Amino acid sequence: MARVGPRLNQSNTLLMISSIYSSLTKTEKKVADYVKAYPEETVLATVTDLSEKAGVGETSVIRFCRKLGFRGFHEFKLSVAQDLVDRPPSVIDTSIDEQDDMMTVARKLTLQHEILLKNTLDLVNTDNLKMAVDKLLAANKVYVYGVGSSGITALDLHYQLMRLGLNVEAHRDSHIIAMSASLLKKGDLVFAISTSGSTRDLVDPVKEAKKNGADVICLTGHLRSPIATYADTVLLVSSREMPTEGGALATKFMQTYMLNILTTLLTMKKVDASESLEKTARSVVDKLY
Amino acid sequence: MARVGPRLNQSNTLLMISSIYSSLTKTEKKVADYVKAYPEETVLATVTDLSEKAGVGETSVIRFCRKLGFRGFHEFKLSVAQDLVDRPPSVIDTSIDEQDDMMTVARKLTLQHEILLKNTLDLVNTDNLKMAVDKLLAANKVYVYGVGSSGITALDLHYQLMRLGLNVEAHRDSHIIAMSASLLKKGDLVFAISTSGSTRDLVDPVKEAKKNGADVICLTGHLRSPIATYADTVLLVSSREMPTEGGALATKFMQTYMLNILTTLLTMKKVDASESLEKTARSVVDKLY
DNA sequence: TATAATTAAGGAGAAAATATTCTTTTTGTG
DNA sequence: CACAAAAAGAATATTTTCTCCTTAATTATA
Repeated sequence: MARVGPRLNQSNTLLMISSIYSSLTKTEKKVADYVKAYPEETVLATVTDLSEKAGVGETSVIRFCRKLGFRGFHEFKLSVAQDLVDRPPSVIDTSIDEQDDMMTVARKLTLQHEILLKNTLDLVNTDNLKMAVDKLLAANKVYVYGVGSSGITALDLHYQLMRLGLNVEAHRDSHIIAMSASLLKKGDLVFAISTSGSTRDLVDPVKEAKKNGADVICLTGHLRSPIATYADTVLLVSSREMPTEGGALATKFMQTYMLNILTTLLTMKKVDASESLEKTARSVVDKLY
Repeated sequence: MARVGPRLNQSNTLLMISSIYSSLTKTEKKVADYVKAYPEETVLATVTDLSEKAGVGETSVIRFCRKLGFRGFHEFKLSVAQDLVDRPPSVIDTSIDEQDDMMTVARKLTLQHEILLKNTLDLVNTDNLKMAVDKLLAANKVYVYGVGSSGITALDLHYQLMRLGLNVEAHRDSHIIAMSASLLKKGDLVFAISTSGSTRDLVDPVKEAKKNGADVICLTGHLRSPIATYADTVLLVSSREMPTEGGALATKFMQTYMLNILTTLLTMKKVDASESLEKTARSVVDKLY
């Protein structure tokens, strides 16, 4: 599995905990809960302290740290300590009320969206992003896969990459994805999009793709999901949902944002990008009034 | 002994070392020199490591930490780790440079996105938003139309509305859109998405739809475009592009944001919305690993 | 439903790291 | 040069982390 774990002094550990939360065991979740609730105390605690506070065995604490990608408890604590340096202002009230008028709702939503942007920025891992850009530019052909809501995002990415002049196709039908993956060969690149990271219709083809020698990038909200395990490069978006049920809403938004970053970097790196953009733009001009 | 030393997460340890440097003994200065020269290594070192690197005894390292006011080596390391966090330079300049490294690009893009959010919020017209919500809830059936990039947005909207239990279909093939529009009748609602607002493949069907008695909402970036002229309700997103050519990128992002606002309002207003959301969510659960 | 297989969790003790005590060395002073 | 005082380090004690292994729980399979 690609190393997506934290480097010291880079990504936001507390957020990372959220992103792998669902893949934690019951006991590990207890540890996660304590750490998220009392990060300051955590930094000064010993393994034994923390295990007592969280009501679990010491070993489980260590396992928890390892799962986050740290070598041990010590590195974990250092990283949490770094998180505590100018912490984001504890959110004002962005929770939406039944009685809020439309303008208030719109304002609160805007604030929630802003927070989402910041959170995802914290999760951006430069190494992985760079790897993704390089792979996209180097690939013979890019295959974008996604189903459901992520399938629509796949179309978006297809559209963007095509505009840049890359050789790309996108699929969102699970059967066709399976077939497509079975035909892949070395030099091909799969870009798999799955919020949960656990969608069978995507995980199986990704395995198949790997077996056939293709490279795999995945865009997901869960670091320790099956799909992230098989992928060579993982792009992570904040999976912390918006207060108002809006898991799906937030996800789409974050995916779009992440793809924008990716596309911008590609445009900067690709030599004839602007030429392609111009050509594709011109091609639809006479469809306008 | 009264504790006078630094608390974690407060002062700058490296600077403090300099400030007490003159009061250190010869051996302690060796430690100080090493720490100042290699803070990254220091953070990951053990007492023994550091004592060897600095060429002093272990005890001297401990004494050094105490002199700085820490309770021990451990606290000292935590504090140095916090010093190493590079506070993100608050970017004022959001224009992206060729030479910017990836993290800088990501930060600048985030800022640009934030500005976009604010701009669109300014454009939100409560009356139109309310009208759109009411019409969507009242319509017999909703027809979402869009081509090109906006066609993908149409799929997104379709997905969202379906989740809420509305009677909705989406089309992004210009012929099918034309045919669909020719069959509309009173009680039907067209939701036309077109960034430019001038796309023939959309403008003509919208005219046709109006003629057939259907209601029309449009989502566009241009208030004074043909499509906005024919529509009953106009939802406007900021069409001011991002500095870096990214018209298309910004547009998609803003559309997503606007649809999120719309969907949230719909969820609040529709009586059985949460029930529908639950049902649709459950329907895909067994597709997961 | 029983049984096997796998995964999760914790305890005991080994290994490693930190801290203390005490001895040795160095430095300064009359 | 002797002595005191401070500085530095070695040896050792203590604390903390981590590994290994056992037991419990869960899941899969017959």
